Amino acid sequence: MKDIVKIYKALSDETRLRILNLLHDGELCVCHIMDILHMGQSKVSRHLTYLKNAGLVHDRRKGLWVYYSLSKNKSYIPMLRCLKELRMEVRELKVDSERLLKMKKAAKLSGITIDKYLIISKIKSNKGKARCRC
Amino acid sequence: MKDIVKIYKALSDETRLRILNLLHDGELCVCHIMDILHMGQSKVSRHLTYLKNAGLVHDRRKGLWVYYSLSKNKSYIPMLRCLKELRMEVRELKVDSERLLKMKKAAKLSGITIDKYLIISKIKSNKGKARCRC
DNA sequence: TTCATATATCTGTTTATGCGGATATATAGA
DNA sequence: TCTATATATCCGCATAAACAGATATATGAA
Repeated sequence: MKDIVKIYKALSDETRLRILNLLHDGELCVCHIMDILHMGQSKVSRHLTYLKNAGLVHDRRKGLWVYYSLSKNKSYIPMLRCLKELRMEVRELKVDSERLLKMKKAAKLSGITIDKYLIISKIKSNKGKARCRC
Repeated sequence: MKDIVKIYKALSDETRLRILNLLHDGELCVCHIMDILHMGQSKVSRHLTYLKNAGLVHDRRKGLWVYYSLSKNKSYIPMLRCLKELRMEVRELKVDSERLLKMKKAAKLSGITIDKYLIISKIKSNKGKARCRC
């Protein structure tokens, strides 16, 4: 029961619902999420930690970046499936998904990964330096 | 989105999950719930109000008693269906459901409604006076 | 080793929420 | 009307959790 409540608590926050919605389409690193949701690093990281503690997501470090993906543990599937059904009904989630899709398409068009695409965008907008370590 | 978060917030509390679980089997009045869950009146009423504000339950007054039932609004069905799937997995919910079923069966065996059964139980245990106003 | 970057965690503040006990309200019987 | 009962709400307190900004940690390049 404690676990169930923990899962519902994890789902009862707008930021976390938006993050989970993005992760339904595959793993993402923290900076992707920050970029798509226009949120600060501290906020995104905090909520990802919350989701990890609830067992809903899994993380994997690769160099400097940490990638998050939905946990495969089947006991959470009912709740996550419910969430997926919401995407088409909830405008905010739809908008986020579309923004992610657009980014993925643009990357594909340039023949690069979404990771590289993000780095290039950052360099262009001067948010990052020219040194790439990914 | 606000509404969705509100619903998940409503689901992220043990007491409220237990109440919703009972209501899956039909409407109940506040005192039934207090009796089955062994909880105080203030607590049960507070959580029912919370559920009502989230739109998950509906109330109907009949005399002194107020009956609560699951809201029929179909937009909540996905989440409530998820919850129903949990009953068989979560021991606490299973126990509650069985206690309710036992009470219903005992009432039926005596050829009375569960409402009357509850009143008689109270009188027997001296928790109520002999005056019945229901 | 030193520095820059990505991420995680800490800090102080604010808000939400849980609780039990007390009180208020609504209804029905005497 | 007065009283008892069922329910709702209020009160004070304790804990959880959200936030932004600051700081700490981990990693990779120079």
